[in-house]
Amino acid sequence: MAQNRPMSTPGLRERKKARTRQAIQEAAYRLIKENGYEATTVDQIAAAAEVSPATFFRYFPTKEDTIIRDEYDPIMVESWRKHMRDGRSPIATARLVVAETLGHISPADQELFRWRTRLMYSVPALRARVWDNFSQTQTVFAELIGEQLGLPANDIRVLATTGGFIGALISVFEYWSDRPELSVAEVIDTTLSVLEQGI
Amino acid sequence: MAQNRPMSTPGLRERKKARTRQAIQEAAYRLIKENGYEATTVDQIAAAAEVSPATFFRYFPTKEDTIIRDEYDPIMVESWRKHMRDGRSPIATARLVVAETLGHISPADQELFRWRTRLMYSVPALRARVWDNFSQTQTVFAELIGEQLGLPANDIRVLATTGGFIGALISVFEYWSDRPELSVAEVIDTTLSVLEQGI
DNA sequence: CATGAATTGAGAGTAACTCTCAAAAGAGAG
DNA sequence: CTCTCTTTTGAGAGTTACTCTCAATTCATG
Repeated sequence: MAQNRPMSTPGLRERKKARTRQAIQEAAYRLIKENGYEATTVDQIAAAAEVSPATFFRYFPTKEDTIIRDEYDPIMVESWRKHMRDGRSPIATARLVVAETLGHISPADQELFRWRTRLMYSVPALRARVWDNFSQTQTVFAELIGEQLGLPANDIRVLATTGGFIGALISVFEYWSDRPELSVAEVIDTTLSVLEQGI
Repeated sequence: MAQNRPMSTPGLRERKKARTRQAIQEAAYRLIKENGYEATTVDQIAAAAEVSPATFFRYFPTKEDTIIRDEYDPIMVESWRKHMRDGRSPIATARLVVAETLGHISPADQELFRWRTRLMYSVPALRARVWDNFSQTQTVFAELIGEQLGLPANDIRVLATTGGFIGALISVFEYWSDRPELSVAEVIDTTLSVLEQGI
């Protein structure tokens, strides 16, 4: 029973795991930046992070996950959950969530985020996972939109709406990833306006 | 110069290629129906079709393509191109295209189509390719919608709109694939109505 | 039928995973 | 501190999708 331990010191074992994970993550970023995604092998990443290939897969289920995974998604979902019953429209809620989360990321992290996003759209293996990645948040959207329309979350009209939402976001993120002069907030703002007034 | 030959008899070589392709396709369908997608190996399919594994890959770039590829997409694109300047709204054009193409497929082919679609949404490797598959038609959508809005096809508002379109279709096809009592036309119809009145 | 071009099979190679098992290392009890 | 119990790790073998090369076969054509 190792449950009763202060949050501040998660124990040596946990700290080591966190360090290993980060070592792998950073090795992946570095090698992929240097040599490209496809030219970088899992074995190389593992070697650079000083773990065995087997251990790599204990931390990242696939090579793709080193690029695809980020900390923003769960934060945005949480923010959405927090605000979805404030009485705002879905569009207004979305605006708020983006401002609250993607709004204040440090410039360095923004750069990293853009690089990762560009990779995601340009490397076939990563591009393949874009829909799945975005659509994991579909359920949360569906809840709110279903409520507002007075329909169950798996009603076809709700699905069409949330699917449309997500599709628009995917397209527009690709647009953003190739245009350094644009901020995420700007792009999402435009998108939401378009969706607001109908297709 | 083997170009000058009547359309009716494409030469032995071409006929043989067509037969080989179909043999592989059918072997793939059969084995995957029997044992499931992941449990079926390319080697098994090749053996069943009586070709070498190398030849399999000469006809299908990946195992996924045996399920994902179909003849409807290019037909729909062609139909879209034919009707897009008839003066109809994008929604009306879409309705027409669906009616004209997916409308009259034989019952047997409809069943096959539904089975393939269900597979595409349930097998991760196939699901991963759904967005890419649908979004190949995004460019054709974008042309018409850009024209109607008086915007270039790569304007962000056009992208948001077409992306929304495609996302809605993806979501709604999954819904359809699990409900044998619904026809494609019905489902698309509902979807288009939703999109028409805005999100 | 002879010659050139396309198609095929065989075989070796690569890279992303998966599984198993034994060694190593932290956690907790006494 | 030491003895267990549990978790984490590395090593190694195995599977599968896919790629490349090369020589043999097969069709097309003059």
